[in-house]
Amino acid sequence: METSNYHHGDLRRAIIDAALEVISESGPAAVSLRDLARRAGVSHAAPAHHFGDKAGLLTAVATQGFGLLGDVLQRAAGQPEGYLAVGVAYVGFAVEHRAHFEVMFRPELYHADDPELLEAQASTSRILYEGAAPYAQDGGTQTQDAALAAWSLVHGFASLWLSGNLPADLPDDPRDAARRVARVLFPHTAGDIA
Amino acid sequence: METSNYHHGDLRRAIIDAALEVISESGPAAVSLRDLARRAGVSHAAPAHHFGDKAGLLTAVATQGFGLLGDVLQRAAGQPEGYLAVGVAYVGFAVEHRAHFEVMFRPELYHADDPELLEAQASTSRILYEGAAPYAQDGGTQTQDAALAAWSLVHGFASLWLSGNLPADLPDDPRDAARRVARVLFPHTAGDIA
DNA sequence: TATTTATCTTGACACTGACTAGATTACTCG
DNA sequence: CGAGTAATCTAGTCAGTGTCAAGATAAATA
Repeated sequence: METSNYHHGDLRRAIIDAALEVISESGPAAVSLRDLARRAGVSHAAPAHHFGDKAGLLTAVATQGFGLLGDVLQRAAGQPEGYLAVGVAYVGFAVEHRAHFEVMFRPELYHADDPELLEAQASTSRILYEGAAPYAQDGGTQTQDAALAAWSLVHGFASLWLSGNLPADLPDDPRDAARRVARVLFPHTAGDIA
Repeated sequence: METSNYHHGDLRRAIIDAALEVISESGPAAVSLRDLARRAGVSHAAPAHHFGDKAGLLTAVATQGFGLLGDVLQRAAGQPEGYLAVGVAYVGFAVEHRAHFEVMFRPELYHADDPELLEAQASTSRILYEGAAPYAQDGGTQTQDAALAAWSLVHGFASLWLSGNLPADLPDDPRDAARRVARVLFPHTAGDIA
């Protein structure tokens, strides 16, 4: 840290962390490779060596994000509340890892065909789909429709929350607000299924 | 059009239209005032005179978008399908006016405190809220929760559709896909209420 | 017609992402 | 241990960007 300045040691991680900080404060559009380099105390072209590209950096952010989201959802799936907990966790992730979330669903910002990213993406959406199965039989709705409805609902709620378009008289904790709204979709959910 | 080059005549509209074209193809991040000026056959600083700012241009786009969305939803609210039609129309708007939609819910891109914009915003969300009232009584859910659930669902579905995160085996027409998914939320909707 | 106003141009500045060539350090393998 | 290779970072450059200031031109007004 205080010895040679040439080899940073952990520049890749440092750049990603700095990027997350910038995105949290000002959105993905405010990310500048040169600024991140400055924050890490390296030359302006150093980040490009690790990510190739500005889009490459955001690809790394998105991949990390899908991995994190997968972990969060997996953990929630084992809770007594069942699928409702997954939905609430989805919103919780969006708010707590806002920077990741804001990049993940903006494919024009990164290299959407990156293999690592595709794998992380597929792995997390699998959790969404599998969890919805038990709730689909009643009412005659297809499993896929139920999963899509649930995903759409929590994704939309999270997006609207982050963009500040929701009314101000909601619960302070977005998880509580999300739980109330998600119950409209699955009113018969109290922990008795799954 | 072929006479004097100095006064364009309708530059403001020309710039907005060009911006919408660019956004449709490459997203809001790809918008460059200088490029828009080039497309309109005008000097590089001309757009700034009409919008003050790049954010000012996007403010105009967002305001126009909220106005359009309001019209679309208002029209749908009068249809026999009732609130379901409103939800489907919301998704239809997002797909047909993709450029507007992608700017509208990204407040960091524009001047979110612009009075005109705030008015258009409030006016359209009012339609969303009023339409939900008839569907809230049964099941004991609050009116607000029902409205938020519906809005979240269609907004999330539209966002996921636009970002290409939905499975490939859905109906080609996003309206049909949206209708199927929205029915999960209001299964007892066939045109008999409202 | 004279003057005021809106519109547009020109030129400049600091900033950005990307590319190149080169310097420095770490790693590997004899 | 030491030479050679690879990884990492620097320095310089280029075209392109948003924004600002000052001036030119045309339209509207009175």
